[in-house]
Amino acid sequence: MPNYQHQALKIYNSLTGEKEKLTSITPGNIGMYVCGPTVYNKVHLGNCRTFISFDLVFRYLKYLDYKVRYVRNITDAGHLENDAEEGEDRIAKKARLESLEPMEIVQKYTVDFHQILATFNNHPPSIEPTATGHIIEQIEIVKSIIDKGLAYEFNGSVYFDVLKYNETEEYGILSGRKVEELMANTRDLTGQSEKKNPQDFALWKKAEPQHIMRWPSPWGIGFPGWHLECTAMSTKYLGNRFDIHGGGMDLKFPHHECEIAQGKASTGEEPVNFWMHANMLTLNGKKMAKSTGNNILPEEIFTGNNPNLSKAYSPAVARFFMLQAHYRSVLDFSDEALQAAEKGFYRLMEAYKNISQLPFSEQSSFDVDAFEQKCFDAMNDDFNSPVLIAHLFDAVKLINSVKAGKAELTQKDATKLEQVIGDFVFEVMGIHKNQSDVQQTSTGETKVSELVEMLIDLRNKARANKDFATSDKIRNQLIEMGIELKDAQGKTEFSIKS
RNA sequence: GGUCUCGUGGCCGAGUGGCUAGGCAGUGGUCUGCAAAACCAUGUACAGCGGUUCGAAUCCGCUCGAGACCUCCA
Repeated sequence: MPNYQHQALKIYNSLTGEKEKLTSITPGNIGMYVCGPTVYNKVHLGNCRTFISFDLVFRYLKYLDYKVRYVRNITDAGHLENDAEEGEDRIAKKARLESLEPMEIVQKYTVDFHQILATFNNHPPSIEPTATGHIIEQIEIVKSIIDKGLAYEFNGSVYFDVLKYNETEEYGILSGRKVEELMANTRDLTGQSEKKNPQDFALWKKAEPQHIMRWPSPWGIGFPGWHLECTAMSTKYLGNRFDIHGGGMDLKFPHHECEIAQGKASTGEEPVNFWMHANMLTLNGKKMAKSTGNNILPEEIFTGNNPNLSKAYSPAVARFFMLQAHYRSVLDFSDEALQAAEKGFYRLMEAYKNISQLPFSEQSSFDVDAFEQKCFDAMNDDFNSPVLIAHLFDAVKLINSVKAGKAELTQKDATKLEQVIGDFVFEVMGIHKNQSDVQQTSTGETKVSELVEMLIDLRNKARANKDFATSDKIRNQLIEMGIELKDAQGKTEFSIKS
């Protein structure tokens, strides 16, 4: 029997503001769309948090034995830097700054995006469509919205008529905004003369002569509006109505609001059952953002080359750090917090590694089945990874107690425990196994292990002779290299720390 | 200015009407040649002020503080 039939997953739905039991449209199948990045710059750690959050969702849904189709777009069409009529699109601007073709920019930063997410051990999505690959689909949607009378053309551009839409539907349903309030609070942007009303948003924009990314359309040469690509690609691959749509909190308004309006206007259907929004990663208490420069790059974490960092951290540690907070909470990044996460992480990994060497007993003083269900329960409660991690540390305590002879596990339970912890840590949380292994296993590292074993042997001989000067010298010099010796039950163990 | 969210012990961070969250750091102990690790023990925590309740960190109101969105952003 598939796991989803006996595990009741609840997801916080941004649309209703409540945790709701997940019921998929097609039994056993989930369609999930997540807004991807605009590839005009390197991804920063804040971007990564969102994609790691949805990777957790993707992984857990798969662990529940759902067949998941996960679609995440690449925005490679240039969009304007603000909602004004004039202006340069951000990809074209970056191309000018780097003296490259726009598509070279797109390629360069798409590759960067993939590499970084792979380093964090994210699964690739099932389909990763690009905006420029779906111009025809986008034009078709614009046509259908015009046919419904909910969009109008002006001077080669097409705008969505929010007021007209709001007569029969509710614009602002997702973000809790009212059109009247929006009208009253609109910032006075210049150059919005083409729109009937400031809330209207572009479905298609006329390309200025200097605009490099341009396509022919029934309304002339232009390019699609930013909100449109997600509607086009989500409906193409997941249908007019699908299960889950995710994205960063900052996309809730206006982007996702506009997607709902476009979807409803063109198909008449409510496009999404569950809206999920991942919260921001902050640095110095402020949202990380490319535009303000308040951000930190993943590679800076891995090298430690950033003024905010005292040392380098592995991708697995950074991922673990993020999963220690719930995806809907703001998480503040700091070196101190990362260090604390690292220590806990290695303690967890050390315990996991020790399970296979535990002494077995006739009876168990720990209910492994109940433990497994607690892990499921944590994840079933809106993907509560911090609670899952708290449970894992209960198991760490148990393992260490068994090792110390203060608790008992049968062989069967030890095997089961190893499987459960392994599943949740590596499959669900997506911790990269090789990065988490304190004692590395590659060839070079094996030689290191052999060398360390030899030194341990020498040291123990010195200790047996009460030559503590020699034994301490060996231990102290090894710790300086990051190799830590631990004397336990007459046997010396070691761990290599990065 | 408008809308919304949040304020938890030295730090990070769950929980959300009564039952120890967890991690890191600290303190005492066990073990050890000494360490380390591990185990055991250990914290006047829920921004402030009122209110509801037998009982509130948890619900309501106000005050203060922080953040997000309202313009491209994960």
